[in-house]
Amino acid sequence: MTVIFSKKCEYGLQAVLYLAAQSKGEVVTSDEIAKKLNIPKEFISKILQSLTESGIVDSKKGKAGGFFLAKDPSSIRLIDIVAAIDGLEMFNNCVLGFPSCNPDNPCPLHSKWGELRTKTYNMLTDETLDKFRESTLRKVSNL
Amino acid sequence: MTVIFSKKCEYGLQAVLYLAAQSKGEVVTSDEIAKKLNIPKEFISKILQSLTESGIVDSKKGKAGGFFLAKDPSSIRLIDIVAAIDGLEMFNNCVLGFPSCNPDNPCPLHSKWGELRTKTYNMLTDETLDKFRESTLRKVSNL
DNA sequence: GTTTAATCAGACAATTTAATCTGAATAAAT
DNA sequence: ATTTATTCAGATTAAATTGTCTGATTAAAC
Repeated sequence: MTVIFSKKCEYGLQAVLYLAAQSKGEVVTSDEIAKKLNIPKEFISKILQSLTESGIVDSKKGKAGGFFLAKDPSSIRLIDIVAAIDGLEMFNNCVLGFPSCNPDNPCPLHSKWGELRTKTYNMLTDETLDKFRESTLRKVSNL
Repeated sequence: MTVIFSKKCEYGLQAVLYLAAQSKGEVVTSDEIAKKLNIPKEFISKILQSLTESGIVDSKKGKAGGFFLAKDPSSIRLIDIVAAIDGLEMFNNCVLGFPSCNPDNPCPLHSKWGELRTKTYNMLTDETLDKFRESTLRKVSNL
């Protein structure tokens, strides 16, 4: 089991962080990302393609092609990547799996989990990619 | 996607909360649990069997048999059920999926997620089943 | 003892998620 | 133009999770 994101989303987040850590205008191949981050090549390729459709990354085809961020790192939030890959249902659904869990008909964990969920959401919303450049570089160089 | 637990774990938590909400000594069939909680009968049956092996619930075989808690509700914590079904890896693994993420080699979210993870863990550790009887009964009667 | 209603055990099927394969399209370099 | 290195598209496979089926075992009730 993963922690809270699907494997696809974990890989997507890693890859986007990697792109954000490059110097501006740099184009990176899916092959390089796959090798640096130990992600199956075709898998990360697919994920980056879908993030291209979502407008988060952009791509250059043909020789010397590759991927790069579609916008400035300071205007991409972690939640944008999560929303594009896993969707935001995890922030609406009941942690115990009860249908229609809401303040009027709460599950036993509703309010306690609600707080943590909000904090998690805020963490992913507050942080934009530009904040992660150094920490990403440091992490990637130690994989 | 589920929120943080597998479907199996969600069902297991629901079922154990349901058992805890019964009056002491009451035996409940997997059939009743399946109907009340809208869980596939054979699936919840399997889950309860595994929780029996884990020593969280106990069972009575044969006619008039069924399931009941193996210990006093006040000595069963939510984390015990999670540990028995999903395991505790989600509290050790990196939220971004990086291998060997630790304070000496942290991922960009390491400390921020660490706080939330600890709070989540504490929530599941602090709460014992006896605290949930009324809220469970209320929820189950509104499904 | 026979019937009945339950857990239990293990195989099986379906669905979802993760990963791979094949080849077409694209564009730079020669 | 040809070669080369890339994204892109779609099919396919593999693995994990979720859900179902069949029948054995158990024990209460008759």
